[in-house]
Amino acid sequence: MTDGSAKPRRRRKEARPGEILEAGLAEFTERGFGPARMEDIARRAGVAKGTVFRYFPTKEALFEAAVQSRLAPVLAGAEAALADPPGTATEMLRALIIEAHRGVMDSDMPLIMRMVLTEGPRFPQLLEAYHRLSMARGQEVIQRVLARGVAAGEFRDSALLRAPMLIMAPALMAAMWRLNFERLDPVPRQALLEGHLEMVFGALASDAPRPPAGPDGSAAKEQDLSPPGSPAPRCLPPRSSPRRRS
Amino acid sequence: MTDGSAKPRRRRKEARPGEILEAGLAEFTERGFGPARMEDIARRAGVAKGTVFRYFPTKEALFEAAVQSRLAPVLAGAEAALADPPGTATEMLRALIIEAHRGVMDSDMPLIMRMVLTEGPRFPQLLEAYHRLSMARGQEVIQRVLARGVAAGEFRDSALLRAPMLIMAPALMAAMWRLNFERLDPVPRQALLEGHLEMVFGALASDAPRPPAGPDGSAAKEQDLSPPGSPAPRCLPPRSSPRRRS
DNA sequence: GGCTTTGCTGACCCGTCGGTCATTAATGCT
DNA sequence: AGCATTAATGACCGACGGGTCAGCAAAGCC
Repeated sequence: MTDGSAKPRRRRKEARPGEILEAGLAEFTERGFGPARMEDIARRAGVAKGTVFRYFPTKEALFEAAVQSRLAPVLAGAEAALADPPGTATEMLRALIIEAHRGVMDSDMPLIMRMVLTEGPRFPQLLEAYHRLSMARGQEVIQRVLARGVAAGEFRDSALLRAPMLIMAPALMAAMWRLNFERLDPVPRQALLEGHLEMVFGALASDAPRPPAGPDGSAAKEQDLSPPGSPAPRCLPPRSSPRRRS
Repeated sequence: MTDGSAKPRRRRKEARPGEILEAGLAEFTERGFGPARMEDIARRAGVAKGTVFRYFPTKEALFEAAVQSRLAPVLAGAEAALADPPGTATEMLRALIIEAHRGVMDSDMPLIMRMVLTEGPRFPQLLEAYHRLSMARGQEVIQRVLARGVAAGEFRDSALLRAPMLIMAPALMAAMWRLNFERLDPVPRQALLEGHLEMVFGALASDAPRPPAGPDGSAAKEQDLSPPGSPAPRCLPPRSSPRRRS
């Protein structure tokens, strides 16, 4: 090592932002927003601490940019899915579900999701972006397929049409479970996918029986989950003395 | 009010821990572990900062104790549910699901859940406790009911038997959705519950049709979600330089 | 009332970390 | 080469907050 090969101190204005974004995302997903340290992010990006602040004014800004950088591709994928491909609605829905399971098990999507849900209260606009790009998008795609299936007589009228999020629920659960309980209690991937398909198509099949009524003979519809006039009680009392939010 | 009602500085060794626990839980659920400040917790409990440390040695200890204090009652509820009540398996499962929705929409259970998932990596033993008391317990109850239904000929053999978490998934999704997206896009409570029941009983009904096969005629079973030999690739590279964990 | 015990207080200590800026040196221009 | 420009550096600053402790006063005892 005649020359200082360790720290050549290169100037690469173009490449920096991307590298820092990536390093930031890695630290944030590993530690969460609070515990992640700017200096670690800098080191991971192969850069000094001050350099990070040249490209992103604050830690918050870096966080939002990092998450957004992973949200953008989702939009592209969703757009593709929105274009109606050939095939029956049943085939499409089946493919959609299988694809969702693959995404949940093989990509870092759950990490992004957890981070957004975790830091949601602190970054409302990020929550909004995530909702728009992932959740609403997913619901829209599903709804489109369902409508098509109903029109074609493949699916019957079902409450699922009014709550498409139900169709995403098992994938979301798989994501959360994998992130938190995998080592205690592994996700039964095959059974999960099979059961997911059974549930969805069991509910949608035009020749399926209606779900059972309650013991009193009332349908689920009449179940009074929450009386219209009474909002759910607050879970915990509001703070007594308001303080500054950082 | 002859005595100094403003700051009497009472000594109440018995009542303190509970009050501090409650105050801590409130602050932690509102702000998360990191941002919550010990001094705020103390003020909320009507006590000086130092007093908190008399009962709990560290912030971490308080956090764990606070969450545990809410986990304990869950166990009691689960025990009750485990005792087989009368009625058909169908009725029981239906009641279980309706009860789950009520719990998710009306209690602070989702807040506890979010906190555990959020701080999971930092508090592995809390994750384990939550898994044991809530998730595993829920699965056990469901599995018991399913087994009973199968034995009675009410339910057919289904992949749900091998992935009972599927039956909890919609409630979990409702919880997360409500916590994060309620104001952007309210949870359709009625449709959610109805759809949930349709899905579950659609999959379990002994006279329901089998789910559709793929375009190539293969059943879901053959779908190769993840080749046995290849573990899912790491989502992000591990940290290069290990640092202390607080 | 006088003394002891001890629950309780809050000013203080100090490590940590987001953010700054004077300095350094790589690059571009002539 | 010499100069100007500016990306990059890392020592430094200041706020913040977890945790401490010497002292205070309420309860108990005589």
